Amino acid sequence: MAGRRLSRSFYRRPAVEVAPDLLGSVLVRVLPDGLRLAGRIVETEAYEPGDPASHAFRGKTQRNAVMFGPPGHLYVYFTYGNHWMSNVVARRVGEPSAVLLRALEPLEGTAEMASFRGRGRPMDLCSGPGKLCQALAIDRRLDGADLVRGPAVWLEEGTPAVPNAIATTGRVGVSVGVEPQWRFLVRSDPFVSRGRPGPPAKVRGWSAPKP
DNA sequence: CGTTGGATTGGCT
DNA sequence: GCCAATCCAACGC
Repeated sequence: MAGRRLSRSFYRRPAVEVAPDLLGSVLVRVLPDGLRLAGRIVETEAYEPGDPASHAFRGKTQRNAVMFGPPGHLYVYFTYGNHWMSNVVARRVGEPSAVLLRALEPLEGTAEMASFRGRGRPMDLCSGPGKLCQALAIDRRLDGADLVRGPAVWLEEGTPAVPNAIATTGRVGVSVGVEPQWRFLVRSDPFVSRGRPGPPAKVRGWSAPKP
């Protein structure tokens, strides 16, 4: 069953709404030779306008320019000397906002993913933002790719996570903007990333029981 | 033009 | 659990 692509209007919302709604949808990558790779999104993070943890916080640069453009495009950047990261642009032109794709459950093309990753255990293929880019051959060439109309990468409707299966935590690896609970993950999913040390995930829509 | 540090990972203790 | 690797964009001089 070929899923429907997510529409432009899906992305034209605050990243904090797009990020949890992406859980359960499917990232599809088609290589130049036609090979199809796919995975179900199980972990995301939101970055919003005015957010000190966002690459766009200090204004537009060559690197982050895609974040300032129209929604539904892929923002790909390089960090830590080795790793590409992929994000989905949200909101509107001039409102820099994005959702970092942090982990996938591999669905299609797992043998090729293992080859690109240099390791084969399913949980090691896409369980981190750098890992999933390596597994799906995402790099600078896909920076700015149109997820609604482009041929190489897009998102399809999947089975959305039910609300009380979504947990939230602070974002991983950021030194500012640590307060907001803008990391969203499917609770107890084995394919999520290593994550951050510290307070445990909260279940969305539930409050901790009083001691 | 030199410096700084990063939306991480993999390997080792 | 802890830490080094590794390169480049951003920024200051």
